[in-house]
Amino acid sequence: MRHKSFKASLCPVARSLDTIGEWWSLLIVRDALVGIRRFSDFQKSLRLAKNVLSTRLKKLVACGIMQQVPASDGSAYWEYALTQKGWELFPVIVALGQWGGSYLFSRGEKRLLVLDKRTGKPFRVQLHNAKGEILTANDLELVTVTN
Amino acid sequence: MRHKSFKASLCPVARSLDTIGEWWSLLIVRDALVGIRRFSDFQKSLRLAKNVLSTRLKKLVACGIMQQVPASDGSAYWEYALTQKGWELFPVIVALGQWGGSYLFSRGEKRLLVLDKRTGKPFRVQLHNAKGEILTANDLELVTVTN
DNA sequence: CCGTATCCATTCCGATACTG
DNA sequence: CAGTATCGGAATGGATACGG
Repeated sequence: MRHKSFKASLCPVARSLDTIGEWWSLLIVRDALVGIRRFSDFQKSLRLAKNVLSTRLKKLVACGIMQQVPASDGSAYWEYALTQKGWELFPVIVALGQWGGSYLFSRGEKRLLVLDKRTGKPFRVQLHNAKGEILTANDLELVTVTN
Repeated sequence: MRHKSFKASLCPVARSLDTIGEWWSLLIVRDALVGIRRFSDFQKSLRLAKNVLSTRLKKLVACGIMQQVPASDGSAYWEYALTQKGWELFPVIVALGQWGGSYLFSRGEKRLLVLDKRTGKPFRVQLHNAKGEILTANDLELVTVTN
């Protein structure tokens, strides 16, 4: 057992990490978000071992984040596309990128950035309450609810 | 080497994961966000081995996400508090929780939820462009910039 | 109460060889 | 190109014992 499972945790954050917290998983999703679909392209982009990529893709498919679709070029292989559940990881990726971009790069270092296609400006991820007001971590309260 | 390091990656997401992608790290931050500060309280909440907690806290302190402060009860020990850098992981946590809450709980299951203290309603994390318009994953474009 | 040190089983990753 | 199979080394996480 690598670590205790969080599958039964009441905390959605813990369950999320249990599902996509493994090394590579979110990076595969990131690549998929920017259009990568083929096995070899993931491998080239991420430079991870093929067996590991294979395992991760299978797991992502199994938990409904990605799906296999017939290759668009007519070849006999699969392509891997995000499902709706996978696309909705976009805010997670952007939040991670925003934080990393702020704190993990030195001046003068190059970095990748995701931009709004139309305006050419960066995305920002922000927290809102139901009224659309922007909130900070000081405004939070923790409760238990039932679905 | 458990996996390749992303420390030198151009991608902020990869660097973020390199920093806080280990098991437990983000859950420790989550606990800290809701007010946990003491070693034993982290341990009780997370039920992880003490040596692992110790290692993680050290690493979080080393990379500037948490800081040790003298215990508020006058005892000889430390408490662990988030730095600004740590607080700014809040959107990451909320995004993960939002996704997990949407997709990883069955009907009737209890789950934890973070609410806006004043309104008692849930937070939401959303993506905006510079004009404040809400965006989706279809609007993205990838570029390289220099700090 | 707050950790550190040690030990062990697990498993995880990367490399490589191989198949269709 | 798209994987699968196998292997060895490394590192991790949990348990536990110990010490301040």
